[in-house]
Amino acid sequence: MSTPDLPTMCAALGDPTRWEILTRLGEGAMSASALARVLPVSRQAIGKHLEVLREVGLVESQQRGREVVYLALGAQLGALARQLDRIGRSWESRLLRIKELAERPDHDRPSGP
Amino acid sequence: MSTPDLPTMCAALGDPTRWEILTRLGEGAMSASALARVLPVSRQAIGKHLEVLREVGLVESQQRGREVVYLALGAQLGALARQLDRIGRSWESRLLRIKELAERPDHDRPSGP
DNA sequence: GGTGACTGCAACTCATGGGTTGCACATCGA
DNA sequence: TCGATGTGCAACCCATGAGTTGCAGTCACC
Repeated sequence: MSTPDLPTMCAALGDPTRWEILTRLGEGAMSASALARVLPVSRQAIGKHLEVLREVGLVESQQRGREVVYLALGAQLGALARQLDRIGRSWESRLLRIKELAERPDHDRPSGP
Repeated sequence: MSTPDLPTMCAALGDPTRWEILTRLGEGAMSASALARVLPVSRQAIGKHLEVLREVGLVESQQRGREVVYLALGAQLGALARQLDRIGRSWESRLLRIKELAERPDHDRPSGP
């Protein structure tokens, strides 16, 4: 499947309705019709959202009898979390270096790392 | 400011141009004009993106001389990462429970290994 | 003091995406 | 077998957002 890139992944998570869907699917597998019964949008809209979520690996579909049920997968979310954490830390550490440099008492500038 | 909700935060991160901007600002503080010089979009477009990023706490602005420079903040990104990780883990653990339950052999359900 | 560079605001275009309705087809159950 | 339920596909509406151009106001610097 290969992990989708960060913007795509985040865009998939950038819609409130999709979070509603994900929250329900995190509690238990459901079909598109079942979701449409509890959410204030049509089954077709749900279907489109599920397709988006499936493309980025956040949900998985299973044929169960005549209906197709979906369930939320935590793996991709965990992978995304790790990426974001790594990036955030790098920004923070850079910020810290800048601050240290700025607060250094006086002259004494090292000519290079 | 208080942390914005998940969909809003993810939506802010759901645009490729904004990631371009964030990447640059992660390497060093820059002004909107400076960003517009290295990215293939106008300064005004950059400005809008920066406003979005500022609203969710991903960048910070500083008046530096006559220009306004922006820099990337890792704190919000880290907070988001922790939230996503927590949610992902809960989904995973639930999935594991379901699987265990399904594989339990003691019911008269001969679902083979 | 004039000139160039940076910022801020406003109006506008245009594509994308979220949502809808409608219909055709499959499948389960009484 | 027939009705009810679930899915798939297509066309369509429309609001939002990404991007643009244009102009006015400031500030630094020669």
